[in-house]
Amino acid sequence: MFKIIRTIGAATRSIQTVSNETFKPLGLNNNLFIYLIRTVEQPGMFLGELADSLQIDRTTSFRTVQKLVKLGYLELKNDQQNLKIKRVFPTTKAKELYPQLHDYEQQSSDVLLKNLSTTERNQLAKLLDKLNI
Amino acid sequence: MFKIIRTIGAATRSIQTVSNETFKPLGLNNNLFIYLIRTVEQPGMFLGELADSLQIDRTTSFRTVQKLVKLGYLELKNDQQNLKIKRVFPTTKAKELYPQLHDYEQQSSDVLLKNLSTTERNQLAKLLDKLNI
DNA sequence: AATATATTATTGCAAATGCAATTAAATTAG
DNA sequence: CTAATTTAATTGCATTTGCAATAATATATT
Repeated sequence: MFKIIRTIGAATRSIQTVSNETFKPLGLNNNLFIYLIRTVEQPGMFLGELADSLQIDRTTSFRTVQKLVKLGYLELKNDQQNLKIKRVFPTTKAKELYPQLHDYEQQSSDVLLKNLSTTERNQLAKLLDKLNI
Repeated sequence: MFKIIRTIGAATRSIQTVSNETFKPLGLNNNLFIYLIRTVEQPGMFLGELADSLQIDRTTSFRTVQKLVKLGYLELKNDQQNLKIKRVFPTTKAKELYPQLHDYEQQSSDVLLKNLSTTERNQLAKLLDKLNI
C-alpha cells in the first residue's frame, strides 16, 4: 500500500511543476494560486487558519500572503473582537481572476484523470475523502 | 472532480511535513528519504533519470544527490559507454537504512489510510495507478 | 564525415522555504 | 483578579529551490 503515498507525491509535484509554468506570466508561480482559490472560496480566515487549511507552514504562508498583498490580490483586515488575528480577504482583482484559476484546476484535473471513467472518478474522489489528512 | 487534486496536494504536503520532522535526526529532512528509497530500489539510474522518476526538478535533484553523497548515502559512478552521464548508487549505509525507511513509509501509509478497508485500499491503489502523471 | 540538434551535468543567482526565536494578545488555571 | 499557558503574528537566518545559462558529450541530419 506504500505505493499510494508515492503516487500521490509524484502527482502533486508533477501538477505543481506544470502550474508554476502556466502561471508564471501572472506572477503566480509556486503555490500562489492555491492561496487565491482558497481565499476567494472562504474569505476571512485568519493567517494561521489559512495556512493550516492548505497544509502549508505558517511562516511560509505568512510571507506568501504578504507577497499576494503586494501584488494586489489579497488584503488583510484586523478583527474587531480579537486583536491578535488578521483576516485575509481577496481583492476584486483576485475575484475576477478566480474563474480562470478554477478553470485551470479543472483542466489540470481532467488531464490527470483522463484514463478514468466517470464512475472511477467518483470512486476516487470518495476514497480520497476518507483519507486521514 | 477538481477536489481530487486539492486533496492529493494537501495529503502530500502533510506527509512531507511529518516525514521532515521524523528524519531530522538522521539529517534526512525534506524529500531526502525518497531519493534513498528510489536509489536502493533501482540503483544505477543517471542523475537526470532519477530526478525525472521522482518528478523533481533536475537541478534540485542534482544538489540533493550531492548532499547525500556528502552524507555518505549515495555514490556516483561514471558510465563506460556514455561519458556524459553519472550513475547513482546507494552505499552500504543507505542499504542498511532502507528497511527503516520503508517501514516508515508503510506506517505513514497506514495512518493516511486508517479509515479505509482493505478493499478500499486496493481500489484506491488501482485507481491511482491509472492517473496520467 | 561534418554540421546541427539534443541531452546531461553543472554553476550562478535570486527567491522561497521552514525552523527557531520573539512579541503581543487571549485564554486558562489557581 | 493574577499568574501561567497557549495562540497568532512576525522576524532572523541558514538552507533549499528552481529558472537561466554554460560546457561537454551524444545523437541526428545532410
